[in-house]
Amino acid sequence: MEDKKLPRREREKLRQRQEMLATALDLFSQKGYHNVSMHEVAEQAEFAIGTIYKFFQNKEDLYRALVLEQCDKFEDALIQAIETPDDEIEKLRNYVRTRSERFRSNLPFVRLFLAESRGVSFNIKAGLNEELRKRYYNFLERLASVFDRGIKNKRFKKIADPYYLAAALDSVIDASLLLWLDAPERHPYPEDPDTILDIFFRGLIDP
Amino acid sequence: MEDKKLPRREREKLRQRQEMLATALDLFSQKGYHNVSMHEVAEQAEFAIGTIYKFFQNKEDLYRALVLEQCDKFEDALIQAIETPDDEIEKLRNYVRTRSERFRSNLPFVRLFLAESRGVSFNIKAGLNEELRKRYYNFLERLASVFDRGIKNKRFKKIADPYYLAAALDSVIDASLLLWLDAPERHPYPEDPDTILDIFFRGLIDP
Amino acid sequence: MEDKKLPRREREKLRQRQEMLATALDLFSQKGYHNVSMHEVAEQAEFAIGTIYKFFQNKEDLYRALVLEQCDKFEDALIQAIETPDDEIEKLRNYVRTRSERFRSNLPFVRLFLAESRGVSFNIKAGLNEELRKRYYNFLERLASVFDRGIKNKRFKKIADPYYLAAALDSVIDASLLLWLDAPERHPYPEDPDTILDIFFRGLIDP
Amino acid sequence: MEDKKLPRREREKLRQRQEMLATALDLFSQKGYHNVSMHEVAEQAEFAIGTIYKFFQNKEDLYRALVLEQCDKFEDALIQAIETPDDEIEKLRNYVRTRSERFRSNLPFVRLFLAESRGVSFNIKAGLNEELRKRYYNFLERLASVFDRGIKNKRFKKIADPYYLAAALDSVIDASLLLWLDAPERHPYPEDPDTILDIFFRGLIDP
DNA sequence: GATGAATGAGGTTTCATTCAT
DNA sequence: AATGAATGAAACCTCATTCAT
Repeated sequence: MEDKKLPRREREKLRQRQEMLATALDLFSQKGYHNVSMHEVAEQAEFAIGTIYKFFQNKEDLYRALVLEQCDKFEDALIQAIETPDDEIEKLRNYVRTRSERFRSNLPFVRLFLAESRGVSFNIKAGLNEELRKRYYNFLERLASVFDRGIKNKRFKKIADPYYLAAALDSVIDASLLLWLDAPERHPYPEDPDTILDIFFRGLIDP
Repeated sequence: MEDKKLPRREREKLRQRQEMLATALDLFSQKGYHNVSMHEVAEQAEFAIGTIYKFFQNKEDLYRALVLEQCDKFEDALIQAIETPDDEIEKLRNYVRTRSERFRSNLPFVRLFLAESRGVSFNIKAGLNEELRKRYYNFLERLASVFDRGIKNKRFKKIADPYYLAAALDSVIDASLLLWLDAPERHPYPEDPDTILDIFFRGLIDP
Repeated sequence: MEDKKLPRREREKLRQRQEMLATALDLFSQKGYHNVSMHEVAEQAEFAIGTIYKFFQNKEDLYRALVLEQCDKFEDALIQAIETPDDEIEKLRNYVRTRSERFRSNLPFVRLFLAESRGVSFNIKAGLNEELRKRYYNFLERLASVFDRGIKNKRFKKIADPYYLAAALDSVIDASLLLWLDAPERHPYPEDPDTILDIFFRGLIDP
Repeated sequence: MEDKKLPRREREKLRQRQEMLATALDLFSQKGYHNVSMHEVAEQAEFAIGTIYKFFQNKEDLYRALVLEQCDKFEDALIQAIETPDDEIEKLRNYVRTRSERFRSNLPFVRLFLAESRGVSFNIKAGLNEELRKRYYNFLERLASVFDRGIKNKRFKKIADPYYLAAALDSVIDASLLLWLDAPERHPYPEDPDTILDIFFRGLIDP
């Protein structure tokens, strides 16, 4: 929509950039950053190698742009999910649903992100790792505040530090998604996403 | 103990191998697999580069051996923890304690493992990723059986599929450890490791 | 003056060409031919890269045009200096003065020229080197003829081959200028340019 | 001679290094630094490209080593020439002879050196230019002191600043050598090197 | 006629691996 | 058995040049 307003040239450039990023995401998430050469990205994206370097200063810059852009989208969606006008229980339901959806529809990125944020960063110079963790922790604070308000509302029992609860919720969602990811038949994704919350609510909510 | 029975030559070789693996773990976990050269490993381990290739076919093989060996130790400790003659609740307490301890005393390996098992494998050819996941899922089955027996014993309520509960427990332990790992002052590790179980037990155990 | 007679279009083109050459001289003499990219020239000259290629076939051609043009101006001035109606002594005085002036007011070009004419030519294909040396030797003949006539006039003693004297005079002028160029305070340029000639005249002219 | 005392390995390494430097000198002086690729050097020297990088950190380092090594030899010879126990006139004769000899037997290096020391340095980062000029000026001081002592001895008349005389002598020697270099038949090198001094001595020495 | 996006050959450098000693 | 010098494939990146607009 906004794109329509841009001059044709600009729109074209944006489209090319997206194509490069998409190809890079595809390759990086399949084979790992270090097992993908810039020539490979160029070829698969059907650009000349030099053209890629017009858009991104170097390989790291391409990677960085790719990760940050995906993070933005992911984060935006999650924030929107917990900033509904609903009550805290509904917010968490929303959150679980959104996180699951995003996870499942962006698997390539999820793999990339997990490697970067959890494991040994292979991208030391850029400090990308640091930045991602910082962003994640900032987000956790927001999620924690949902628990916090829920506790103050008496909707939840204070069974643990809200920040810790937020981290635990995330980890449980992701664990269940990873199970499904690795063996969809064996660990079918719960039809009703709310079941993930049960384990929490059992403890959180008074019967 | 067994080493003593080996001829001196063999013992010496084993010691050398351990030294190489320890150095490799050190370097790989600090800088990432691709940012460490075989020369670096050789130099830090104080062997000639050729000597390393006598012990390991190639870089990937070194990495593989290193990861598998650490996994063995990790796994052994965890299995031992849940194969005590205690009741199910105590077994889980033991498990949380052991996993936390191991995690904290083997940080280098943990980072490496998370990258490999969760994220984009950077070691595609070797299929290490596959193997690790398989091993992990096998282990999860054992942990799940503890929940299963607890449920059958009526010690736990069946709030979810035991396998799923096992995965969730692991993820919650690790999440809490990662919080602590990134910011020890801000997220001090719970003095009483059992508090991690609370969230589970609140739901699991009848009041 | 002649420019005025050209159609506006032509005049404009000439002006653009001059601007490109001036920018190129500036950059090449500062950073060296190979450390300046055509894009850099284009940007600094405020033309599109394609426009430069309308005026010069390729980078080498640009360089060539630049050097030859500067040489023309330099050479013209020097020839004029020795083609005055004065006697031979005055001609040489004139020559020293002119060469020094030109040298000092065209430092960028001088550096470029010295590199090209004396040292390893970095511009082999174009044969620019050859051409410059040829031109220089032709010029030396003219200068030599001044010495020659002076000797025949008995104004100078024949202390050496005139051609050789010409080369020696040039080299002494340039050496003194290079000293000044590298450390103006330490080797101030002789207030009276004639002092450079003294060493020659002491030998050349009968007391 | 000294080499014989080195362990065989060391001698071999030194020989290889010399071979690389000789090849590089050959190529650089023929085609210019920027027109020679490291692969070219490797191939011509009959080493693998990696082997060259074992000896020299990078292309610039190779170039730098090459220039500095040649300079050392050149400088040593020149210093020896003027540190004979002879009188000042003989010292200068010696100097002219030595400089000419060295020049003629090291043409490749001379071209390289002139480009670097006189022209636009193409090696900006390394500051090689600066270093070479500094060395040259230091040497000029030594040569100047010969003139200085000669003047104090009354062997020479003080027709100019000794430092300036030193620079002038060098430039005249080199100019005559460059003439010969470009057209040996046309400008045969003076059979008696002393003739180069004549122009100086005529002015310097009382008849 | 001017533009500058796109191209891709070719440069420098690294590093896993081999093999003669 | 241990060594480490030598190898060369392959990575990243630049930049002269073209050509569709």
